[in-house]
Amino acid sequence: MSKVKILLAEDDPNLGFVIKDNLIDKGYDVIHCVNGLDAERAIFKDKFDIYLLDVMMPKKDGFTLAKEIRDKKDDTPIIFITAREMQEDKLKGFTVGGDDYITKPFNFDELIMRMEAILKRSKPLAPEIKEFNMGAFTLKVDELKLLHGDKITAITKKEAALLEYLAKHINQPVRREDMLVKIWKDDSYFAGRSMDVYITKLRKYLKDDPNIEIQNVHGVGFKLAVKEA
Amino acid sequence: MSKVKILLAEDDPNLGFVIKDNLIDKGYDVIHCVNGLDAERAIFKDKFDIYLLDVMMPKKDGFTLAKEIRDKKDDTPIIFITAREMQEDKLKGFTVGGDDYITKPFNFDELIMRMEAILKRSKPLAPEIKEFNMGAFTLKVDELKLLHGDKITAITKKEAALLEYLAKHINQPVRREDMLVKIWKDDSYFAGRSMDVYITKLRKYLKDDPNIEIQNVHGVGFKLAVKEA
DNA sequence: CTTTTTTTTCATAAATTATTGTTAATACAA
DNA sequence: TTGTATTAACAATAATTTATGAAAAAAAAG
Repeated sequence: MSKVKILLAEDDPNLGFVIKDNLIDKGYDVIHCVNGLDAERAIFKDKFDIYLLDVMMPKKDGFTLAKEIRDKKDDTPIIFITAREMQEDKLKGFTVGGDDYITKPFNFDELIMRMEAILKRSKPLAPEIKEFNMGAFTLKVDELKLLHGDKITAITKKEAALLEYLAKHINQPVRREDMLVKIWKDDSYFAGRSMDVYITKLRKYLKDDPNIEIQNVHGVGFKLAVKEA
Repeated sequence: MSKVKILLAEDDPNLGFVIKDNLIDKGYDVIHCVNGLDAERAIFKDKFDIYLLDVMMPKKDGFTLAKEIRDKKDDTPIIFITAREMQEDKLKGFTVGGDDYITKPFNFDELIMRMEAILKRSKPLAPEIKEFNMGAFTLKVDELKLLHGDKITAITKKEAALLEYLAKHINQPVRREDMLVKIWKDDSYFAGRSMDVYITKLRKYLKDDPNIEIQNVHGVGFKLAVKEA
C-alpha cells in the first residue's frame, strides 16, 4: 500500500508547518499550499486521498475549493479546518460536501483519528489486483499489459485507465462526460478529441478478437460489448 | 431505496426521545434502547445501517458496545454521543473503531449532516436503473434500448427521452407543450414538428404489440395507451 | 541535454441523428 | 359540409458527433 497523499491548504505559516511536519512524521505524503489559489492549482493538477482545507484563506476560501472539487465529480474526502466554533460554518461545510470538521486549536491525534476513520470508509474500494477479463483478453491495469493468449501487449497508463473504465462497465454504455471527468479530469472539447484518439488505439488492440468491440453510443459515449459464446 | 435503520442507545429519557422523534421525522427508522444491555441485545439481534451510542450509560457503556460490534466483524458506522468535552474520550472512541463523535448539547442538524456524511461513504451507491414496462415492451432509458421479447431495438437519446416521458404518464394525456419544454427545451413551431417526427418513429417501434399505442389527443398532445389483458 | 515515449492537437472524413420542408390526412367547429 | 387548424408521414437537408492518420507538444527516460 503506497502512502496516503494529503493536500493541506492552510495559510497560517506556523500552524501549517506544524501540521505538515506532524503528518509527514506519521507517514503521510503531504502537499502544503499556503493560499486558496495554490490549493486550487494543486487540486486540478494532482490526485489526493484526502483534502484538509482551512476555511478562512486569502484569495479563495475552503468552502469554495470544496465546491470546485465536488463539481469535478471528485468525491475524495474533505476535512475542514476552522478557527471559529461556528455552527453555521459546520453546517455549510457539510452542505458543500465535506466529510468532517475540526476546530482550531485542535488536538493533533484527533485530526489523525478523524482522518483514519474517514479513510477507512473511503478506501475499501481499492481491490489489490486490478485485473479484468473481457472476451479473450485480460487487462492487467497496474502492469500496463493486455494479454491475449500468449501474446502480451504493452499499453500506456491512459490506455489502461480508459480500458479499465470500460471494462468496469462492460456491456453497458458509459457517458463520455463521465470518462473525461474521471480520467482526463477535464470535460472539454480537446480532452474529448484526445479520448477519441485513445478509443481508436484501444480498438486496434482489441480487434484480434471479433467477439469484443468498443461500440459508439451516439451522443452518449461508448460501450465495451462482448458477445457471449 | 428503503429507510436507513438507526440504533439509538441513549439513557437520558428526555434527550433520547427528542433525538428519536427528530430522526423519525427526518425519515429514518429508529430503534431506541435506554441502556447498554438493551442496546447489546438489539445489536446481536438486528442489522442496522448506523449506530448512535451514548458513551455514558448504565450497565454497559458505549465504548464497550462499540468494541463488541467491531469484534463481531461488523463495520457498520458508529457515532458516539457524550456529555463531556473530553479529549481522551474522543480518542478512545476512535480507537475502538468509532467513525465520529458528537458532544452534548448538540445541534440536531449537525448530527444529521455527520450521519449523512458517513453514510454517503459506507453505502455503495446504487446506479438507479431507469426502466419502464409498457405492454409487451421494456424501455431501458440509460441503455437506449427497447426490449420486446428477445428482440432488442437500439433507440436514440431523444427517442428514449420522449418515450420515457410518455411512459411516466402512461394512460394519461400529456400536453405537447410540456413535452417540448421538457425534452426540446423549446416550445416553438419547428420543435413541435420535430416532435411529430419522433412520435411517428416511436409508433413504428411500438406497432409490434397491438395492445399499446400512442394516441393523439387533439389540441392537447398525446397519450400512451395500453390495453390491459 | 538528448532521445524516446506518450499524449495532445489538428485537419478532414465519415457516420449518425435531428430538424426542416412538403404534402397528405384527419379532426373539429361553424 | 366546408373551412381551418392540427397532425402524420416521408424525404431532404442540416447539424452534431465520432473516426482516424499525422504532426506537434509534452513528459519521461536515458
